[in-house]
Amino acid sequence: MEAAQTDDVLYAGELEIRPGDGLVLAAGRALPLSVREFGLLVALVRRSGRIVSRSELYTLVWASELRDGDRSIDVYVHKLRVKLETALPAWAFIHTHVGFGYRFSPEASHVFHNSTTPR
Amino acid sequence: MEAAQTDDVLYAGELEIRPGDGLVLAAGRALPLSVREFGLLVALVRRSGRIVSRSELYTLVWASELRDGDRSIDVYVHKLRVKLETALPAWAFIHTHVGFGYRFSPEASHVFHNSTTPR
DNA sequence: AGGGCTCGTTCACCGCTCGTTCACAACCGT
DNA sequence: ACGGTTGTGAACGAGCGGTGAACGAGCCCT
Repeated sequence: MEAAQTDDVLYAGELEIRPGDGLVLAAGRALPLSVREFGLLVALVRRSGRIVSRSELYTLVWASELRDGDRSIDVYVHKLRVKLETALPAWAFIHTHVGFGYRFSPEASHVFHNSTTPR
Repeated sequence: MEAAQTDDVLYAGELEIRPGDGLVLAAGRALPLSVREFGLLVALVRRSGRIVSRSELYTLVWASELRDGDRSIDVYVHKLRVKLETALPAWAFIHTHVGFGYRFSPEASHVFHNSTTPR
């Protein structure tokens, strides 16, 4: 993997990531991630703003060739999204580019549900 | 295709295009394009200012011979125009040259709608 | 050792996007 | 006005990506 990039700290909106420590803070609170989730997040954040192909992500995080038909990346992007969305509902971080890959970029999510008041 | 021209960056007015990443920024914001749309845009921009025939565009983007009666190019030019116009209403990028093909060139569009006030 | 976790992987299902084609309207040059 | 060219909306099938669930391997605890 690539986490061995010493102990810099990455910031992205309300997120703070410490690759060296395997630690993610969301708005100051620790966000528990599994090894794969963490690796994927770091890989994406290190390439913020750019589109990263599944194949590249797999190489970076899984350290091997993406076999075709393998959906691991999709599944883990989903898991990451759920956790990030739970921690920071007002932000969208991981964006899909159909046919290309995923792009990390903190953007305000278009949420204006009053749904929490179902009458 | 030709996108494999490494990681140069193309600029055209408010547009920034990264052929290597499959990414287009319109006034700084990511503009999501399909694979075909993206390929077509890159091909046109790489030939900015010149008229490009449908046949040449097809060869560049679809990597095969344009069969006659095939309207794919027209359809995709339209899709591209819609997306570009939505993102940057003040600019016209793709110009038709009847009988010859299309020409890419960022030009101010003549827009002066007050339409948003339908009374 | 056994039971209850979490984790990573895989599968199945399904909605949605993409690329292609068609039909018709609008437009162009002559 | 005419024939050819281009614009545009819609329909279609194929494939991509989102998502819930099942499964087995490793862990920790007692």
